Amino acid sequence: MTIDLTEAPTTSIPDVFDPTCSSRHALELIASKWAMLIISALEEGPMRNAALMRRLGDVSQKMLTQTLKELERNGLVIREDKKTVPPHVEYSLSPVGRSLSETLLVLDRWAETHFATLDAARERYDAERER
Amino acid sequence: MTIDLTEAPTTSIPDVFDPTCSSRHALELIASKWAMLIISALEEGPMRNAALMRRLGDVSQKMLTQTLKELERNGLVIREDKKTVPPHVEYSLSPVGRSLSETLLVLDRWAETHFATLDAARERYDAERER
DNA sequence: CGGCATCCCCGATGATACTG
DNA sequence: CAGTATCATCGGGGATGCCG
Repeated sequence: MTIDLTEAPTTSIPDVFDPTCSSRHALELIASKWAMLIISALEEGPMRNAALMRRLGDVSQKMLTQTLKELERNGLVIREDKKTVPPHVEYSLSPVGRSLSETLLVLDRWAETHFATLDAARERYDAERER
Repeated sequence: MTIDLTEAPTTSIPDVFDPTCSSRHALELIASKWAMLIISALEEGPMRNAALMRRLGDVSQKMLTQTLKELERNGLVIREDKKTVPPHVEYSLSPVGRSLSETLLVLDRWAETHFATLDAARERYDAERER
């Protein structure tokens, strides 16, 4: 007999601050450079391997495949192999993935809005120390 | 003569997908296991080192200090050393940090809401392969 | 109490070349 | 075109001990 996490006891409220709660795992999945960007990219619509590489700009083939696989494993991304030759594989967001992408887009916009502030702060901080 | 990024040319729109845009840097700053949690934690109010350790549960002293320093460097976190003995150092969110924490809390809630779905997908995925 | 310094290890990430 | 395999590396991250 095994414990089915999908109907885990509600004895404790899901809490990302609880290291044993698998919501932490969900968070760490996102807390990866490429995962965030890939999901954001796929929000624009289904994409193929090559298209994703171009969109992300500087991801290696290896990391792209690896991250996509991990996202697919967790049900955030759907992989569709059209089984043609030459190969044609399309990646798209699952419903859960789409619910996540909305939040991530807010994050993207935050970064695009405030990066200058961060840059300035960093410069000030560094200048202050190296004296 | 150096280039001042704080008034960088507006020839291009800030784009997280542009590897050369420092908004990418901002994003990667967040894309770290502890940075996200620390900022979320500080949203609850100023905290001391020990309190943060307790709140996060399983962070090492080293990573906590290190991440806090990085966040301070980028102007997201404010470090106030009360210069007493024994030491009393308080960390709090800067205005920019607070603007970020709002988004991150949405992310936290997303994780706490959907982690079961991810768990289930992962289990299915793994079961399907090891046959 | 906070936190720096040091040692050390492993996994994340990348570059390159090869395959169906 | 998509993906795997292999090798090399670099830095994240933990453990420990010392300091103001």
